[in-house]
Amino acid sequence: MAGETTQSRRRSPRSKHDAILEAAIQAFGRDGYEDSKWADVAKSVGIGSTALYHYFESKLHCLYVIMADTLEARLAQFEADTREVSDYPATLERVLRGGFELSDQEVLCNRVLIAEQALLAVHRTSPREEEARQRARARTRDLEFAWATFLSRAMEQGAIPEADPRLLTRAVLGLHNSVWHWYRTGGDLTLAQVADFFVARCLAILGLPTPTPATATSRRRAA
Amino acid sequence: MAGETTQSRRRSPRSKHDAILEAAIQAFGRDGYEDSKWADVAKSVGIGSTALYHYFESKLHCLYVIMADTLEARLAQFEADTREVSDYPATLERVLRGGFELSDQEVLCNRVLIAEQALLAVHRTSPREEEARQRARARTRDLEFAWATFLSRAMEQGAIPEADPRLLTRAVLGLHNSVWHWYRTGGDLTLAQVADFFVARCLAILGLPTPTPATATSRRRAA
DNA sequence: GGCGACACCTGAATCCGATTCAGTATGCCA
DNA sequence: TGGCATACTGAATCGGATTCAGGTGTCGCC
Repeated sequence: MAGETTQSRRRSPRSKHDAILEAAIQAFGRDGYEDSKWADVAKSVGIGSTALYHYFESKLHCLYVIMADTLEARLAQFEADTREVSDYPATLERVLRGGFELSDQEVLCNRVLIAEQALLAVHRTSPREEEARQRARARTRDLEFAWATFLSRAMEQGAIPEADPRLLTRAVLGLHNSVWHWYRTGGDLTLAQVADFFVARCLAILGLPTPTPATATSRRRAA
Repeated sequence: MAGETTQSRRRSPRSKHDAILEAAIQAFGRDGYEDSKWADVAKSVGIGSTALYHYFESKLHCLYVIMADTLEARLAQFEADTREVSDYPATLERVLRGGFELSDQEVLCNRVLIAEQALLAVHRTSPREEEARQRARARTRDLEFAWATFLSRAMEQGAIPEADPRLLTRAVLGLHNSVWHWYRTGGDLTLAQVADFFVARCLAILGLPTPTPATATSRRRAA
């Protein structure tokens, strides 16, 4: 997710950009944004703390980049999972399940995104900081819009009951995201168990019967 | 909610304790914890910033108190709403709806609670700070436990389908809480509209049909 | 085969909020 | 009337993030 995205290309090979991002994800994900020290991120990458400012305008800027990248990846995933739709219920289940098929790193990204989303609300004055914030906000909107559009279409087809698509989107994403508030890799629950449960409940929100209890189609990834 | 709770009794009449709490709720709710300046809270109460330390050990301590008080109120509300149960589905709806019948101040408390819950995770060294943190965590657990117990009982009675009560609790509370991430008083949606929608979806998660579309029983409060 | 630009990095300040310190008023009760 | 708790203050201090003023290596290009 964040860390191997778009801008990685055409960056000098010795650039620590992605290493910093990765270290920051670890730190923010482990201790929370507020409690992690920016200087520690530098240390764990092996540079002095002032060198961080060569890559990011500020600690906050780095956080915004992580969030924006994460959202970008989620959006791309959503679009990939909904490219061709024959069967709406099946596609919905696929998309929802896709939201849980994540590497440990991606789980951390989601935790950071969800835990610190409040920081996206306040306007910033520094340019790159504000730019990254806007990008993250735009992606949030894009993702919500994509969901709402998709759900609208499903309603038109009669695949799910009529409802306000915006609110329904918020409900589904709200439930889905709530997982990252408490889920920890290595806890007593596996991500697969959580996914089974929450996918079913997301479908329930949409007004769909809880489905296919047997074979869960698995795909992609491991980092 | 926080601000008029238990400890208000037996505090000197000229104490600014509750005024600080209230100002902090406004500030943290408006700008987020990180972006609000502790000194501004002092200003808006009309005292110097060092006077804050007469009442709270730190800014964080104050936040924890707000969270713990809020959780305490929610727990009390839950208990009140589930004291006698004749009809599980009706009681569930009542409880869920109760979670939305809040004053503006209480809405802010919930926003703060949800937005900053990540800060509850990290251990603190200062005593009163850690004490308040523990209190908040304990109340969180209490609330989850109360819900899980209640849902278990509902399952026993056959009122709702069998499922892991812990996970089901997390799903219901997760969806319910997600509202405070985006709801703003004075937005285009009224709290009543949001409540109608989200109560229905919470019930759907529980496996209950979406109910009583007509008269929503309203109760209590306005601050 | 030298030079200019730029990516990358550093140690020593600085800045800004939160917090501590050392002490002053005020009320209240014995 | 003096003792003691509560309520408060201005002047430090502290701890992170951030800025400053450079320094080194590498690459492209003449």
